[in-house]
Amino acid sequence: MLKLTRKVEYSLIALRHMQGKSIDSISSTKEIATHYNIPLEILAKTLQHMAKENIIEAISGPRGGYRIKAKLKNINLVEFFEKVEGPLGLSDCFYDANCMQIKYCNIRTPIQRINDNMINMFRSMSVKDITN
Amino acid sequence: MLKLTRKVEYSLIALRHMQGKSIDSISSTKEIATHYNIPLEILAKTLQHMAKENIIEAISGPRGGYRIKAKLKNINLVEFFEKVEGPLGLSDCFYDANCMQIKYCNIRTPIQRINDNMINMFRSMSVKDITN
DNA sequence: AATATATCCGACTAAAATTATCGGATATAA
DNA sequence: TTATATCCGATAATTTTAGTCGGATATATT
Repeated sequence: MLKLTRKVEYSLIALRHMQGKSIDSISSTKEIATHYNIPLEILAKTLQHMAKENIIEAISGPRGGYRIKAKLKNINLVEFFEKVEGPLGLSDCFYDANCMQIKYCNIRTPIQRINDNMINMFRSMSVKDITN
Repeated sequence: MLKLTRKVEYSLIALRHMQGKSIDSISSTKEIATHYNIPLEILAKTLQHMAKENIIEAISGPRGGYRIKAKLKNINLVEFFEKVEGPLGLSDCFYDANCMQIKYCNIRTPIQRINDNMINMFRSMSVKDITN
C-alpha cells in the first residue's frame, strides 16, 4: 500500500530525462525505454498520455519523439499524479461515496485528516523539484 | 495508488470501537463485524494478526473476544502500518533492492525525499490520534 | 460432562488493480 | 517510396488485495 505506480515512475523518469537535455531537443520512446530499461509499449502509452495532458508534446514521423511543453515548475505533485493516475485519496470514500461502511464508519474523519496532510505535502512540491 | 488497505482500515475501525468502551470491556469479532458491516472472517484474521503483534489481546471461549493491550499513544502510524501491512515505501526499492531499473534510475533520490516526508508525517501521528 | 460460543489458523478462491503485449493505423523526414 | 516514429483500442498476464472454507482449540455456562 501507499506506493506510486509504474506509470507515475516512468513518467517522472522520462521527464527528468528530457529536462536534462537542451530545451528543443527531442527524445524518442525507444531512446528512453532502452536507456532506462522500461518496456517500450508501456512507456509509449505513458508518453502519449502525458502528451494528451499537455505536459509534453509529440512530434511524429522519423526523428520524431517528445519534448517538454508545460512549465514543470507550475505543476504541483497532486496535479501531476491526478493527470497521470486519476483521483488521489487514502480511501476511495474521499472521491467516491460508494462504500458499504460509510454509514457506520467511525474512522472517516480521522483518516481525512491524514489524507489532508498528505495532499498538502504533495501540493507543496512541483514536478520540477523531482526532475531537477 | 497511495491507498490504505482494507486490513489497515478494519484494524483502525476495530481499535476505535474498543477505545470507545470501558478499558476492560471485551469486543467479539461478530459484534464488530456486524456493527460496521465488515466480512466476519476477514475481520477475524485482522484481529488475530493484531493480537500477535500485541496491539490487542485475545480472550477465548464464549463471552470471549478482544481488548486493547498496547498503549496506542506510543504506537506511531509508521509502526502501526508496518505491523499490520509490512514494510512501507513509495517504491519497493526503498526496502528491497531487486529492481531492474535501479542501476540507471534517475529519480530514486528525489522520490526518496518525498518518501521521507511521507514517513515523517506518519511518524508524527500516533494510533491514538486516529482512534480518539 | 456436555454444549454453545468464542478464538485460532492454514489452505484456498475470487476479484480487482496493475502491468505488459499485440495488431494495425497515421504522420513525416529522407 | 520507404523507414521510422507516434497513435490507439483491445486484450492478456501478473500481482496484489480481498474474501471464503474447513476444521482445530479454548472456556464459560448449564
